[in-house]
Amino acid sequence: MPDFQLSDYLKLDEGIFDDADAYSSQIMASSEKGIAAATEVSGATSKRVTCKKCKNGAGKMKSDLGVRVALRMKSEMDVTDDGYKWRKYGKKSIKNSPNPRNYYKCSSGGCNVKKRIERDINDKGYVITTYDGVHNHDTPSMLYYNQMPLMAPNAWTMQPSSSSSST
DNA sequence: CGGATTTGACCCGCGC
DNA sequence: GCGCGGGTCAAATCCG
Repeated sequence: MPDFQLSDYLKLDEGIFDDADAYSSQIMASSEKGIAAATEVSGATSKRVTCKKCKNGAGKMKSDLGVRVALRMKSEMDVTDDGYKWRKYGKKSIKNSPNPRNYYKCSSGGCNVKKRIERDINDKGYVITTYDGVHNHDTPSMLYYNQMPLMAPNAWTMQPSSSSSST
């Protein structure tokens, strides 16, 4: 597994995180609370209606799944596996990007989280992983992170302290 | 055999 | 009304 680092953090949801300037590892810890509150999302288990709600939640889609976060990780491979199990359910070529966009969905039970992976158009070698929603279950590798109770289950990339020795 | 993956088709909103 | 763009699902296929 290459050294994917959180190079940039894009916040697509401007409602959960009020501290827009507090973009740091703590954001995750804090976000978890927001996520937990947003975890009330349940009902998206429909089939084709997904597209329906798509337009329905055009202005409030954020509240649909709960949280939407985009992270840009340095990876030229699709090692974007954060410990969860994702099932690729679609591929789409984006006009704005010469690279295809991959759509993944959490294959865990009761988990309707979606992940969108797109290669960066400006920084090839980087991939923009956009997470839609939040996992309502523990990470399959949750036990692996059991050593960091302070860290949220989705704090995979949040380790700025470790990269401090890079310089 | 089971599960996951792949590619195309379909759908829907928007713009022109 | 049609075309475009984006997103999702579905059937077939392949791999383990």
